Amino acid sequence: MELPTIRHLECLVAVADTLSFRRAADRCFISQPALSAQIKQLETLLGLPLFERDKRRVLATKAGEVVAEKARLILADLRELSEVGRLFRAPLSGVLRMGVIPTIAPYFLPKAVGAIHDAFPEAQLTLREDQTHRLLAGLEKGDLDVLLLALEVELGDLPTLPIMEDPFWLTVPSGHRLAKRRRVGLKDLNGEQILLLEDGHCLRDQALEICRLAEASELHDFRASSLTTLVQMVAGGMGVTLVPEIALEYECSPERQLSAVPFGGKKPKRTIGLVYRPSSLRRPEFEMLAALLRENVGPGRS
Amino acid sequence: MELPTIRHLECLVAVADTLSFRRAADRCFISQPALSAQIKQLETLLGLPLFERDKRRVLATKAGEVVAEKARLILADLRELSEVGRLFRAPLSGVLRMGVIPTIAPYFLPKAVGAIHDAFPEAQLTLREDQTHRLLAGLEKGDLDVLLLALEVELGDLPTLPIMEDPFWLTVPSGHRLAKRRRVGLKDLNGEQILLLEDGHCLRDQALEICRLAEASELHDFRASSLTTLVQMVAGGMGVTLVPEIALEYECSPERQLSAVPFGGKKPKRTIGLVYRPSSLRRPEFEMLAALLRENVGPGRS
DNA sequence: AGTTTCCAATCGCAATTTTCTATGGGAGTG
DNA sequence: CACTCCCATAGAAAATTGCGATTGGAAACT
Repeated sequence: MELPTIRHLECLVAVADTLSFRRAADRCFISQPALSAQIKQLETLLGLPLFERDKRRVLATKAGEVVAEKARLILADLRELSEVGRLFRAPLSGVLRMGVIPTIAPYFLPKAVGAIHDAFPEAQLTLREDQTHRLLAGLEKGDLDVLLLALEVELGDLPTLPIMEDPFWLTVPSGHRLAKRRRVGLKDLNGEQILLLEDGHCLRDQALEICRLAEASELHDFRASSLTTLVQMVAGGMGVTLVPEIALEYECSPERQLSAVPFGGKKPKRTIGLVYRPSSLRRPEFEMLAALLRENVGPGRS
Repeated sequence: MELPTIRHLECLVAVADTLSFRRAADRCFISQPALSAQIKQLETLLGLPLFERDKRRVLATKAGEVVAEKARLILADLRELSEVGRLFRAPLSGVLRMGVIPTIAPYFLPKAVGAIHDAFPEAQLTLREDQTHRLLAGLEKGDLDVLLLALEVELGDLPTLPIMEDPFWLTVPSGHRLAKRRRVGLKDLNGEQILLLEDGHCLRDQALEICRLAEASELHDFRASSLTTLVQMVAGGMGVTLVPEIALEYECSPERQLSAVPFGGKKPKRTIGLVYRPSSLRRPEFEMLAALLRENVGPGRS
């Protein structure tokens, strides 16, 4: 039984991605006939057509799509394997592609990036800011190496490394009935109009859950696209909201007519941590990274 | 960035398995110098030594082990990919390596294998009988394609296809106080000595859990290695046990001085089903297989 | 001690595979 | 109808891979 070669898979994926033999050939840095030959070989090997050449456009067959999908995974694994040398020689050197959610990135990264750069000068950090579900897709596909998320979301069996807990603070307009309180409880939220982020943010889902527990209600038709917008709406008196502690000093300064009040008792919170692929060989690196971040971003609030 | 080739990985795995360049070369059907060259290339590519050649024996370095492990996974994925042609042309033809646990195999397989053979004459079924944890390891490594297990065990995120529920029956010696009952409940077990299988059988763990609920106690120092042994011990009057329904007609015939009584109310049971790798491309086949088994083994008890 | 045996590394040459350039033909485009 | 774009084919060139022969070192046997 003959196995396909790596080049077969590379060519296959290139054609599946570009739907063009010529562009695929360019991407593989080989001539177009060479690529045609590879695809043909692979089709012979598998005993099926992978693409319909329609004299006009190229279309992947069902089998082509399935095989290309699998091939992408294999290639990602292989790339990871080929990086193992760097991992053993110098942990956390080289490119590290990290995905971060928008409700963590602006508050957490300034300190984090600095700490990483100081501790691992060899590391080349590439950041992508996006919502949890898209980051997870990127991680799965191998486009990203590690994610920085709120670990409360459903992660399947992805391994996680918690870094810190991040309690939510209730943020209200300065003149609000709760503005002067030292502590609030969930019951205090009863009847409040709570402003939330737009769909897709995990922070929105967590806050919604808290609303449910507190019997507070969401203010509809007012979904903010960022925490900054959100607190501005609160300052404008449209309602109250929940702000993660790491965002407080940036978003809720008193001069903005805002007061932030911590929760007493059972504090609602999120857990910030790293997420990576279970098959990743870089787990030791990620553990070092998590340890570093735990030390350097925890005691950040005054 | 250069990627390793398939052959690199095959050679690496062969050497890691055999710890001998010569035997590895034989296994790869190439000459020893060719294999040496491959390993050397790979070491250059990764930038680290994978094996310590000790002039006497070959020893894998830490990196070598890690890389070989990953390589095995990649090769397994690749083999799966290369079988996709068969999958698309003729589902369930070719070799299907199935793992089955000992408390299912003898009772379930006779009907199942017949049904599979009738419905898919092209299928070449290879069976391995072993305990759950070893089967899972084999599935993970790619030695097995699909498992037939009791789905109550911890399976991580492995996908499952339930086939049938298999209630437990209480099996007692003919003269036992419960022998003539039409139904028993968990409370009836209170105070009974329950005989169990030896460690490692998932059926043992499930029965133990039931003991716990029923406040029955396990009879120590008497762990049977098979259900057959177990019921013989029951027939000998050493205690009672739980027998899965599918095993009843084989194990608990009345002439053996045994009575089997079903549970009433909330019946303790196990669920028999298929388990496969999440990355498997053969899911459609497994679904067909599960459907077939559901139809053909369910209404089997008289 | 001497000899045999076993193992892996090296070298040069041969076989195979891969890729390239050149070319052809179909199908849209202006 | 000329032009362009695209994929397939063909034959030659280049690269890769593999083999046999050989070397050198370390144990095992005589």
